[in-house]
Amino acid sequence: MSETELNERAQQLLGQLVTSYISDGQPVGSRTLSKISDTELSPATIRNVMADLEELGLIKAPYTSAGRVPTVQGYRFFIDQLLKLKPPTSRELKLIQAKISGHSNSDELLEMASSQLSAITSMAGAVMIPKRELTALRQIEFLPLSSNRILVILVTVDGTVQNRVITPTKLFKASELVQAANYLNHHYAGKELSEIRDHILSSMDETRRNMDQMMSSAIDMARQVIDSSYKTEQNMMIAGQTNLMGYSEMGNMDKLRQLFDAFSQKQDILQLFDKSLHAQGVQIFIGEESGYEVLDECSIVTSAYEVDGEQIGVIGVIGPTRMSYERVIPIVDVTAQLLGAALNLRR
Amino acid sequence: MSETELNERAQQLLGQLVTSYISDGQPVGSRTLSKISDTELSPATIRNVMADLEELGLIKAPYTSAGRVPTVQGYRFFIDQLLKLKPPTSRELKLIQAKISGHSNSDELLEMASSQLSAITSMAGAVMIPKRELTALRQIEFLPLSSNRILVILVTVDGTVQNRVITPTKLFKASELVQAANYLNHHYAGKELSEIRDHILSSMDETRRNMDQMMSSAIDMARQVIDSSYKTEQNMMIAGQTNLMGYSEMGNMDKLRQLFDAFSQKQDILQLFDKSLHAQGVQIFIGEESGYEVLDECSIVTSAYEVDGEQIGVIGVIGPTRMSYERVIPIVDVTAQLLGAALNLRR
DNA sequence: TATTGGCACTCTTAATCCAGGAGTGCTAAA
DNA sequence: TTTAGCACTCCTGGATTAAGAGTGCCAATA
Repeated sequence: MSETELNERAQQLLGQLVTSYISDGQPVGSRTLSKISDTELSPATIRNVMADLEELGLIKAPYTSAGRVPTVQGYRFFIDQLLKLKPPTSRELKLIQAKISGHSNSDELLEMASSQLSAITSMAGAVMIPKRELTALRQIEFLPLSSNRILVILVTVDGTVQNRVITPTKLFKASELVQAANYLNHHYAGKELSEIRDHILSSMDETRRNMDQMMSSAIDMARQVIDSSYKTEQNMMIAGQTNLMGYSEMGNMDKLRQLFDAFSQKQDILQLFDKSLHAQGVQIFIGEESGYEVLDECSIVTSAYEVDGEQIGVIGVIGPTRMSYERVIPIVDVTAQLLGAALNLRR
Repeated sequence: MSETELNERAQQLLGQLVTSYISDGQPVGSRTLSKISDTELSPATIRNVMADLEELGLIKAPYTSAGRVPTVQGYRFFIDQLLKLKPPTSRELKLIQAKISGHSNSDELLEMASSQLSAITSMAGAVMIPKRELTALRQIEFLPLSSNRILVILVTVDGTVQNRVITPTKLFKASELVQAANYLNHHYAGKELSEIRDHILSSMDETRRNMDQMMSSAIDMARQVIDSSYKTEQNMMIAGQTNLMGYSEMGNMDKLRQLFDAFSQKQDILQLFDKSLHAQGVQIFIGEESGYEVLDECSIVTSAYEVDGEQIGVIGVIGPTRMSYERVIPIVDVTAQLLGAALNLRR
């Protein structure tokens, strides 16, 4: 058995080892594995197999003579080759459905998805907020706040409202603001934000020569708001962080603190989620695979959700490496689908 | 020395004991106290005094023969009678000033105040978001989203924008919505939200008889939005929670989890902050004084901030009982003042 | 040739013990 | 009233130990 191939039996034992470790959290030894396993093998035989698995880097012993624990590669093999997914129970489905439907505001919708993910899995749930550029403009309004400050309100077709105070270079009369808003609404309503932005940028010279300075300056304000909407677009919400405090493998306070800090920074998690934005189906990052040191004792299960046939955001769950993948993966999957469907209705 | 009065010397020693415990976190014994103290007293004498202080319930020994630690009553006496406040350093002042000025949006302002409090004190910072009812309406707008859903946008004089989707009982034409908005803006712009709400409610019968049904229904929408703004009004933001993970007295993961849960619920903390809304100056809740079990190893230092002569919100910090009150109290105090001043400018 | 029992060995864990130290309360002396 | 002395308590950290779990290897077995 010196080949690098894994025969049937070894695979089966690996699967049982991982399953056992996931459910108990204890390193599993040859004796227990022999009891669990259907195959009637003696501990001694199993020891041989385990030695092979260790040599292949799929499992390792935390110390000289404890049982074995899956390595990242071990989890990876388990998930890719051995895992039998367990569809969500109808009770779980109902919970998700109930929370997701009946919320008109799309931000609320996302929040519900996230908190529901965390509640069902007992881990941390997260959603990446959709890229705004992919949503179309419904209406833009200018409201004067004071002589030199203007509140710009941007309503998109998905019902979200963004607002921003701008200090324009030029002073506007109230009537000019109405006029500018009318112009912009007339020309751009129904167009996607990215499209509008591109158009504004490209039409700089050409069209503006034919415009009075007032209008040109108004268009510039619109661009500013869309740009700032780009910047804040990439955001996320995380729910149920405290669930992670219940896991013994998160006992290290320092490490946990760094993790929580990463949650409030959002930066890194966001980048990670972004990788799943254009991927098909459920993505899984096990331990170090994520590439972020704070996450190296966690696994992240993500899935993009799509609206109008386009993947516009990502949801996911963050928990200890030792999580019940068979349950979590389908839950994330179905939640992404339901969320996408719900968002579609709001268009 | 069996009287219940505290003589000068005992008070001084209590003060030094508390100070020492706050800075070191170690129970302080007669020997160390004798060294620290200016008064040239032998440990034996100090032991007698400490015995008295213990009898009065101001200090206690964590176990039979360790040093003494202040009780809640001890801290209370210390803060009320002995504490010499340390004004913020000019560096700290500058930090607060810098963060608070230069943020137009009042929500951003609050967030900055909270995060700055947490950064300077290395504890958790919190702000209660102002009661909206106390701010005046600038403008209201209705935007049709679909045939039966209307987006209502409420702009208040402080520059905040609230929006809400409403499903009205009656179908409106676009022109009717404009008409309704004009009416409301004309009658109510500049009035406080609470006033508007009261007026709408009281004028129910009287005025409406003279209105067409359309307008009456529009006014009803306005009321709905103001009402919902009331509900969400009582909210808060908390920054720097993870700072608390650095304190050894927060080592108990279960307890800490409950605390963090309380932070995300916000419920309890909010109620506590609310108590300070109508109080003068800085309020301090030591340990169990707060009345919430999760907070019984924490102290909370709060101060209301005022806009236009009225106290509309509360800021504060949450940290271990053993905190540097002499530093924290002035910092909270001055931040509240600066925040109030900054908000005043935005009116 | 693959499987198994046996066995010595390693390493963790929990319990126990022990010495040192810190601090107290009390008593008697200054 | 203050202080020194002293016996006593209790925590802490380190060392030791026994039990237990599990391994790797070897020789016997089917």
